[in-house]
Amino acid sequence: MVTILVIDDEEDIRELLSYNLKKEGYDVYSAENGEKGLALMLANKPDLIILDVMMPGMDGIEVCEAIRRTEGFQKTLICFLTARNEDYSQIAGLDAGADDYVAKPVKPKVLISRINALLRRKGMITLSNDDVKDLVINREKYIVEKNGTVIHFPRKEFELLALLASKPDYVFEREIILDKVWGSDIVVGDRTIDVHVRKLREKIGDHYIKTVKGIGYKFVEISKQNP
Amino acid sequence: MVTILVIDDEEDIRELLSYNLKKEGYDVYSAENGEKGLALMLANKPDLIILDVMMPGMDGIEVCEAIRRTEGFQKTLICFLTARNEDYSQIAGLDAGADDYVAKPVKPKVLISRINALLRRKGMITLSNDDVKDLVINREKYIVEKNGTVIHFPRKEFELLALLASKPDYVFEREIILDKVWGSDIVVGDRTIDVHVRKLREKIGDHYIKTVKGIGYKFVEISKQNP
DNA sequence: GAGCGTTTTTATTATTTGTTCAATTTCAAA
DNA sequence: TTTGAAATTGAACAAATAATAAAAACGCTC
Repeated sequence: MVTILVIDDEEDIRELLSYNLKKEGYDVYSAENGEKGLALMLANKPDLIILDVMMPGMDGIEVCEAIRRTEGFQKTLICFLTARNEDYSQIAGLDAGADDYVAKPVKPKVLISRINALLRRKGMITLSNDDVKDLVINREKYIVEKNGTVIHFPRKEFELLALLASKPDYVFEREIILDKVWGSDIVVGDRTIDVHVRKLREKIGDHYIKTVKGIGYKFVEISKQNP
Repeated sequence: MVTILVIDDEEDIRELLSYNLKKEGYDVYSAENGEKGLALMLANKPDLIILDVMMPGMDGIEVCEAIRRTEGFQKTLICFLTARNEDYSQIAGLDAGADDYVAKPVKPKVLISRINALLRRKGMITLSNDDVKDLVINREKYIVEKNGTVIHFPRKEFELLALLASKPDYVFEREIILDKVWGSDIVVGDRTIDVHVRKLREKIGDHYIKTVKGIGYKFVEISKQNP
């Protein structure tokens, strides 16, 4: 489960983002001002916070600083929402605390891909199917969630899954897999990869990992599969 | 499907390139500045980005650096558009991130052949018919798309197709084919090639691969065929 | 050093891929 | 137009590769 908190004073925006983020499979909370936002943050420990810069009361910068001062949230992802006319360089300067920003008016698709990119940078790979985050790989927490339930993966299996999922649709050759997961110097039998792949498939289902005979394996998103 | 993003502040250029690239069968998006371009990039994951160097706001270099800093786009192909009077060496120095550049004023035909060359370097061979990319061979994903649908090819067939398609109209002698696809040391019967050619024809249609009796085979683009 | 979870190996089976063979057809040179 | 080398084709066969299950080896922690 990936949780996102939206803090914006405009109800329209909150609605728009909330609707679209939920449709993308995220768990969304929203607040209309900084105080309420901070309270919700403490209560729900979001993975990412979307924060409007221009707000009455505490503005986005202040909220951002408050977040960064809060124990346990120094590294929580923050994405600013900025008005179009604000200077790019000025925003860049404010980056002290934020991880990214998106200019208003916000296009949901743009925001979502930015968010996915941010999460990925943090080691979270999320794959959605319909309106559910079907699979969430969280490198920081070393956890894989499938439809909300946590599945335990031993190290090698986790690394293999994370590698394949890091580039959906791309074929990883067996040699490359060995190199990245096992290390170039380690020598293991050729069946070792297969066995690990089987264990992954047992746990997350057969659909995701596809064999490319003679080459290697690739990870495919369910929604993109053609039968 | 091969996707290209054009980032240029001049509307005329965007129109010109967009029109010509679409006619060539590419899927094209365009933006008038760096910010919008980056947003479109995140949303559409282009295979290649055409980037004007001289732009108000973020210039091409900055955009290029931003692209390279973005997770998942470190290896996306970038082609610069440079003003004629800009110093070659200066541009070359800036090459930090770009894969190629084309001098303005841009001649669509020149640009397109440069782009095809770039894509090819990445293992993507695209053949167009009318204004559709009829056949796309993607080595990274190990797939062949025919009119948008993916066809599966086993290793030898894939290699053979990729070889023939790599030089349309060029006749590959049987000996050369054996050498490149099977390896110089491997010895296989003479009929083996024929059988593989037959399988290719079964899958992509008879038109593409033409027999040159006594010599070998060649790949011809449909649009160039005379009936 | 016993016990447990993890990782690797081994052996077997299943599946896919690649090759050969032989009958038939095509094609270009005579 | 004939003719024979060359190519096509379908089917049978062989080889390569992967899936699977079960067991052995490893490396922790207690």
